[in-house]
Amino acid sequence: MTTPTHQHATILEVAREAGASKTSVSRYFSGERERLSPNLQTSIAAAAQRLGYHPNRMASGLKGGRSRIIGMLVADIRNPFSVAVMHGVEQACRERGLSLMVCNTDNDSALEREHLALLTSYRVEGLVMNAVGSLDRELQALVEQGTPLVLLERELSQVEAEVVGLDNARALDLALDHLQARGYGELLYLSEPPGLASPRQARLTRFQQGVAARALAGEVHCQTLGETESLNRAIGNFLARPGTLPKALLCANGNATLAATRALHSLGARLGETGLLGIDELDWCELVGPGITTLAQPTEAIGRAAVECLMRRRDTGGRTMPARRVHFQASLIPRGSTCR
Amino acid sequence: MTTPTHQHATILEVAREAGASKTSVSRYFSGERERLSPNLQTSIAAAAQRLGYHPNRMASGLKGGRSRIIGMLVADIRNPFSVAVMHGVEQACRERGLSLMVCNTDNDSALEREHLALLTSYRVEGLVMNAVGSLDRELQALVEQGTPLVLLERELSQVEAEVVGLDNARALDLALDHLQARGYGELLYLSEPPGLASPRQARLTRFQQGVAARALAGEVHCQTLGETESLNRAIGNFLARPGTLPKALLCANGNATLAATRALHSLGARLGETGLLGIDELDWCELVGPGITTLAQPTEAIGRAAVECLMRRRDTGGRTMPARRVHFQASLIPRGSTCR
DNA sequence: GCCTACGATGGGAACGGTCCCATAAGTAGA
DNA sequence: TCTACTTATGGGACCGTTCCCATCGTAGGC
Repeated sequence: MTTPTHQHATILEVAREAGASKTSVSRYFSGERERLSPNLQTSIAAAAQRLGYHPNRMASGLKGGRSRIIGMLVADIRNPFSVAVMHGVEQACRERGLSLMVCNTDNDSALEREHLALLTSYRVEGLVMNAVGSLDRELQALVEQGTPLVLLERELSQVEAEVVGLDNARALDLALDHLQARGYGELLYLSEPPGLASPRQARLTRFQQGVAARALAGEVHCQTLGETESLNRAIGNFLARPGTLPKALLCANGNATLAATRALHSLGARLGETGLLGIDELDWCELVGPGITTLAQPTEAIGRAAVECLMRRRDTGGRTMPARRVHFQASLIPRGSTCR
Repeated sequence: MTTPTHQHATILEVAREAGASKTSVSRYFSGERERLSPNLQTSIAAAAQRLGYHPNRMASGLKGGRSRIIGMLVADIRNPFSVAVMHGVEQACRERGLSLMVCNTDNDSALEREHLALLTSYRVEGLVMNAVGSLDRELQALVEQGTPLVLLERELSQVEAEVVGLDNARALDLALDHLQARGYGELLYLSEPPGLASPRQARLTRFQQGVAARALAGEVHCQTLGETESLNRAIGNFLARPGTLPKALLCANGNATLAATRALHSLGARLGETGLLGIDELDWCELVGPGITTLAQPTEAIGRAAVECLMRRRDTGGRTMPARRVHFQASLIPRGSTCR
């Protein structure tokens, strides 16, 4: 019945309404307000108010070459850790007047490629991602075009970009020291398959080194976490094996902790008697049984740091800086699951 | 050292490289590929490949008036329920070749206004939101401008838009029937302050009606969930009160369930003996004590439905359709927390 | 064999901003 | 009083697309 009453007002209409030039209106809305006389300012403000004017970001992004958008490629949006980091990224963006465009790749490499192309097509001014697949070529092209890139956690050998993430070696040392101090002597490290994801690789490696250095017995079990039965079997075998020392599970991330807790639950194991320590703090860790000991990551800070890197790189103009790694320290939250 | 090798290629450069006109290249990239002769198609494809061309969405959004972006305003990005819905929205968008721009309002009404203006300035082709504050005026303006709007859960009386969400009345009936069948006779309903959020209001009202209809004893406690001590006190009082019938807590959403579980945990209450039923299913509900009984919402479906409404409304051109409400049914997942 | 129609292609004017440059008026210095 | 410089404002080209409107063959109908 009713058609849209009026379209969006343009800068020209505001200019006419205010009796000013479009240049002045443009200035008013792009942070050069103080260059205008007070009179002009008020009449522009009034005109814009009357017409319900909102600057068209598509247009300004086009001419100015600045979209004011930061892109973020998240491997798994349903992982609370990712969401927490994203929250930090978002806040940092907001403080700088940037918008965030988030794409979820669902750990799918094809989807990742697709979404990367999408973000590129919006000419994002920076990209934060935790890489899934092997997009080295595309990413390198992006970097060479001058788009700042920050990798969360997972690094890609081929691409020149900053990496922001946990100090995995120290984190694993912390975990192993704690388990050893609590008297656990046989450890099972549980992780998703490391594949190309470098933090998984880094943690795994350090686990193996650390176990050897401390003269502990350490095993590793990697699998896709969806397959419940095979996980139950693996953990069951580990627990059933004759051994003199107390046993503990060490989980490489939040998903692994969830899967391990479920498995222990269904096997009827008692937390504490069987040790459990997870990397990533989750809402519910304090609530399950005697509580689950975790290594908390400073998620918010990681997100903010990512944006800071982006901005620094943008301001120094592209590739002038060497790629760096920004490390954050995990903090141990001891609970009953590592207390016999 | 090295400056960006080359900027983004434009349609004109591709055209030159392919020996075609920019119109043809434009057609190639905007779904009119079949209008071009096979020869031209291959040479354009080759040229674009060589130059690493990606269409500039800013420019096409400008001229065509279609940004191909759907905006989403989420009240609390750290709520797993919101994330799950968002995942559904995202998938539905992707299937239709739309991008999603998500803004988190952190339950802050000022931030919500700000982000709404932002999304408007990108000329989003549709908006999905769960409203926090009272943006009725702004939203009404948006709708009149022809932007399709879908509200998640919370409805706004003043604005003509579809609402997608849970059938709250049925959900509460389901919960109350279950609690009654399990023998709980004194109930405490726990919620964040309803304020303007209509689903909170709807659930609360139905709780009160339902309790009366079933001749149960029902109390309501509303508070901001961050304040732990006052929550503990309220729940402690409820449990300490002399009474003949078993007592149970009914939590209005996932956040309330988390807060209640923490409170019960710190009060040393035994789940089951004290009943606990939460709306929203969470990863960890099966793991805490004997498991927490929940009402699961079909999150994915809700998200997809929101996008469907958006598209339907867009295709019928603005306001031609009356505002509707799309209801989804919750499903009960019985666990030990409602078993004495 | 001419006219029409249609399919394939290209030229060029928007779209709504930004930003370079020009202009005009005032102000200070000599 | 004249020049030099600053400040407040406006004109207009341009950003990379889309899309309307040619243009140009060529095939079919008469």
